[in-house]
Amino acid sequence: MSRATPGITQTTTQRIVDSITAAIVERRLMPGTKLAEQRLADIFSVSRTVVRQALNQLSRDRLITLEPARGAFVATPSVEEAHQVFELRQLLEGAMMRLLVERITTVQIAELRAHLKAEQEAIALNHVAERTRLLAHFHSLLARMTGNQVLEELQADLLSRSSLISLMYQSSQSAAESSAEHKAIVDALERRQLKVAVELAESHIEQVERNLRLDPRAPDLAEALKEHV
Amino acid sequence: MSRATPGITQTTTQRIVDSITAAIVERRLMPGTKLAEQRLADIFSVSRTVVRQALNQLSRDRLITLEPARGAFVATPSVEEAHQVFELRQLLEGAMMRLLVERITTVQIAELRAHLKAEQEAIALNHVAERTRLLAHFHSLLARMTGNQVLEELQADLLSRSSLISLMYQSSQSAAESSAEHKAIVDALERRQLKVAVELAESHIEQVERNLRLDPRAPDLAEALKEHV
DNA sequence: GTATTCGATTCTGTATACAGTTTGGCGCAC
DNA sequence: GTGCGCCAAACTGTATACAGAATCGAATAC
Repeated sequence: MSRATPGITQTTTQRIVDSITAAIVERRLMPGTKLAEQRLADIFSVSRTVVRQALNQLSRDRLITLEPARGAFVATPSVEEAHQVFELRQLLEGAMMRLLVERITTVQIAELRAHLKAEQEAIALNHVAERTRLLAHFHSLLARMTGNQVLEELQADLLSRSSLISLMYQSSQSAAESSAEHKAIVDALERRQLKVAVELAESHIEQVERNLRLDPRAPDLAEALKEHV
Repeated sequence: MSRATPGITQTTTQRIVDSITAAIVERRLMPGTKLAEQRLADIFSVSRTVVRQALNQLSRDRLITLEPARGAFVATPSVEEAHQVFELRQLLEGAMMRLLVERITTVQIAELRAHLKAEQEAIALNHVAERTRLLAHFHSLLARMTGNQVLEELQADLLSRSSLISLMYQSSQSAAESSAEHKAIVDALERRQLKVAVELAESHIEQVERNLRLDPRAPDLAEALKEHV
């Protein structure tokens, strides 16, 4: 999931990073959870040294926050940060369309169509985890198909952050609707309709953000307290 | 220079990261130079533990590469990577113009004009180091003025990578020309001319890239050997 | 004179040890 | 009964120690 130094980096540290990343993205570790170094060291049967390296990487990815002398916690992205991530994604994916309309090959279009099929199957079968994974992976695919690896790595970062955000601010989005928007984007790409593709890509991200429960008036604390009145 | 965890992160590790980053960007450490852990530890009077943390961060920023069991080396970005970084910057800065045309305030315009003045002074006085710094900082300013911190951090990463790239593939660009292009961009922003601003921003990055000695046929080794014939 | 192999040295990767800080709870004062 | 302060346990930050890999040079074979 998380990018690594280009090449075959399957070091112990990376294994731990991937494991924790997966745990966060798959909601097994909730935002705010403390990640104590010794406990992780015991779990993975390594020393704290290695765990600390992994935690440092995760903190660079903004999946956890490191508080000095207090430890590591699963990140709790603010509403503001969430908005900024999606704003950036909107800019970026819009811009990606320009590259793709020029560069995308028929083979790649076919690959996207295969992906769309997989999406729709997962939706039909109600495989929630798989369908979530695929809906995100569509955006990875688009990035990869630009042939720009730097862009691809950036997109991977933004996607894991988005994933954390959407599990914090529970999304009310219909998967079917999302997949339909994906299909429309592929159609536009195939027909090399630049303006349409840009428009669709941008409004898709906007839609994703709009479907989050991002209530700017209610910080988490206040919302949590409301329950107890 | 290098971004840190948001807030007041002035830890020992960060101090070392900043120091090495500066050394690379200011050409005191040439690409390919080996960074031995113990030597750095002695220089900074810390243990290898801390140095290793710093090297890990630098490797995430792509300023150095970590080769397993071999150590850390100042990165030598390939021609391909250089192209990808600039392609991404082109997309991104073009997209930033859209935000800025809508959002930028008269105060911010004034700040940009002050910056332009500083640029031109450094050029007139032939302060090479300062002028290089300012020409890059212009792009930081633009990113900051979007008000999007995620975007700002991304831009900081791309700029340090660009810096490394332009010192590897020596640039033949005239500073005066660059500064003139900056001015044109500010003018367009002030007049809220979206299309003009996008056009200028993109062609500016294209220009920067075009002025690098990116010779796709000559890998570094061959070029280096030519000298000895 | 050139190439190859072996060994000593150096360096990285990981574990462990230690010091300083934070945290949570108990007791004491009010 | 409530609030404050102090102490012990737990945890983080850093240094050190140790094992294994890579590097470099010398010696040997051709």
